[in-house]
Amino acid sequence: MPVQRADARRNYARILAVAEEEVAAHGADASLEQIARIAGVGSATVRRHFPGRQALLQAVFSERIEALCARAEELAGAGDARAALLEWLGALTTYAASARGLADALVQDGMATDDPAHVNACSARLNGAVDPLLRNAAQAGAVSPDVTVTDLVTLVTGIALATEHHPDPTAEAHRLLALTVRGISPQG
Amino acid sequence: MPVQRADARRNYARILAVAEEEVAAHGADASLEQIARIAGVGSATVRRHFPGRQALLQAVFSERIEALCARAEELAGAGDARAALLEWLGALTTYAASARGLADALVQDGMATDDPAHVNACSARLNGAVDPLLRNAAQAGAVSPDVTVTDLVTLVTGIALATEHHPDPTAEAHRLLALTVRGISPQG
DNA sequence: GTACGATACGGAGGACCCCGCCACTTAGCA
DNA sequence: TGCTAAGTGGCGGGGTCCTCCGTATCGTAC
Repeated sequence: MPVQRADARRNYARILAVAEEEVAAHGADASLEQIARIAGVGSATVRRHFPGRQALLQAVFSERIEALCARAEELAGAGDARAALLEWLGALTTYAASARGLADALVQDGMATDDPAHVNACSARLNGAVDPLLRNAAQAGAVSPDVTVTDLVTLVTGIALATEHHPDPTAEAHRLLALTVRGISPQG
Repeated sequence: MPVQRADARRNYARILAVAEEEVAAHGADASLEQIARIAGVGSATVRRHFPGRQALLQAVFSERIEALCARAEELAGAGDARAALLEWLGALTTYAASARGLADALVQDGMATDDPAHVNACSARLNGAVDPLLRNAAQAGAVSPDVTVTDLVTLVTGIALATEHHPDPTAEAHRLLALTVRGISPQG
């Protein structure tokens, strides 16, 4: 396969741009037909570039994921390992709660599976970037060593999903994150 | 409005029975048409008895909810307030993780909203039954006083949603519940 | 500059779903 | 036994997802 044809690349970009707006407006279950209509392409073309809604969401949110990875790498060098981790978790929560659909995208995506073969690029990228941050925190004794990046992402994702219908999802999500960080009932 | 007619009650029961199986098999987004077909009634009849998927899910899970309420009341008299609360949370997690769709039913349902007018019978019932348990635990100093039943249900619900696609959802959900109970990073 | 082959496109059509409408059946009372 | 209103179910409309296939277009080789 040489390269993509020029018109194909153009359409890809158009679809992606429209998809971003649509997903932002209507969440993860935005209509693919609608996206095709707005982008001025046939519905088959959307499907050709993004086989399944999953692939589309992944593409839409890859930038945000990238931003989160960058933030993680930036924070990995910070002095206070615990504070750094918490700050990153806060950032993740903000993203997951505000960007309707990001949480779904992460969940359905092997984020919650152990099977390494099914972990897609998105999750793998996150894991790689955040792991140092987490290890630092573990070494500092701030978190248990058996906590994984996937655990954290799954928890935040769950919080985002469960607060989606709240009047103020972001605030509520952060409240529950704080509760999760300090523990419902720590002693024991 | 005297009472329901006998045939109507029969159909109600049939539909509910079928719905339980279908939801168990296909999750919260089981097809209402399919349920109607299996139950041998028209799709309009399903919608007449249960206006919207929400109502159906609520009815389907009301028994489970009731069981959870009973368990809560039973545990409220137990000696160790903290252990009682944790046990109940475990039971809730098991239900939410195993019964595909229960989590969705709870979430979409005002469980995550503050508006008291929109809190339906299901959530209200849970709140009422579990609150004593939580107060006991709070008085024993096991949980912060500002934690609400809704908070707990929302967290567990979120965990269930986020682990839905895991190979072993129940086990994973309990793992993450344990993590949430003791806190990701308690000190600080 | 043209002609050709692979690549990409988009519309048509099938399957499914949710929803509202309305003529018809039937249960329950008098 | 007959009447009436509650209850039913099928039909059509609008929507989505998905696949297939004839066709337009790009990129290239000549």
